[in-house]
Amino acid sequence: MLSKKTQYAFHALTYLAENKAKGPILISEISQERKISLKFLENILLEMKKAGVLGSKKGKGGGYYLIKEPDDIQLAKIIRMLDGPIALLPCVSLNYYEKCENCTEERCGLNEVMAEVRDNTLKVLESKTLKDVLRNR
Amino acid sequence: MLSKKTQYAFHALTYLAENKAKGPILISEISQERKISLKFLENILLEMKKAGVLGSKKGKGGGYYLIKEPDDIQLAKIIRMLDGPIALLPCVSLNYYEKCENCTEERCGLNEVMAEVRDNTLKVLESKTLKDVLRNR
DNA sequence: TATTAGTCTACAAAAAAGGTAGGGAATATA
DNA sequence: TATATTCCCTACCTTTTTTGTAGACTAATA
Repeated sequence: MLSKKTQYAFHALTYLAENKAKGPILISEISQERKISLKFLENILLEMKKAGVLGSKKGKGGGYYLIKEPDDIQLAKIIRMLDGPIALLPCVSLNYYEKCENCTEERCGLNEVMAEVRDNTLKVLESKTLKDVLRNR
Repeated sequence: MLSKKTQYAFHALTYLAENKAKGPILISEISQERKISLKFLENILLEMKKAGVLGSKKGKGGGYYLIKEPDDIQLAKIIRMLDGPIALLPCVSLNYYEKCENCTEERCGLNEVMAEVRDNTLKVLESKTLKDVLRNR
């Protein structure tokens, strides 16, 4: 399951995309509109800024804004940014690979199947973008 | 990611399948062979018994055994049994559906995409069975 | 009836998720 | 340059989930 963090991130991103015209958007506005705890949302937006998806501006008239076009932001990227691995096992993760403790990859028949699951998941999450989840598309 | 619990469950199930001929297998044997904490494994096996996947026998010569053929145990079933939902959002879960708090389904464009992810995942996990993850197949 | 082996309840430690506090730094504008 | 505004950063706290443990109990067998 996606964490609240990632779910909130999607809310924030769609809000930013839908209100792009208004320029930088206050954290507090997103927080109110999408009913997300202000301070928690601060962390999330900051994390996305550091990951290169958002830009920000301080002081009056400041706020957050998308730094890329919605159709240039893969859903997979958003999820990885906040939740980490998409794969079901560390040993089949492309971006967060780790050896499994209790098994060698040769012995573990699960490997192959889970890689297939991963590929099927990524087929969707890497082809779909923020644009695909907007209302007004 | 799959929890340790589910990962251990897979280890135990493959071990039981591969040693089917020996009759009931001791928890302690699985624990040693697959390097899983004994008491933790007890819980896991019990849970799978209650879910109707395993049978058990007490007393000398007792132990756990598969109650179905390996090719009759869907991977999806195993995961759901121990980890719960496979879907990425509660509102697209088939077996553990819940309304999302922060969005109505109509408004949430994520819904559609996540349902697609779910379907792609289930395509694999419901067609593959325990048999597919055995070494000696 | 002694031994073996699973069953059950409860607990506890560790990790992760979710959320909060408060001062600091940058920017705008008066 | 003073002040208000807004994001930035570090640290912390609380709750929930995960992972694992203890020990008594029940059932089967020899």
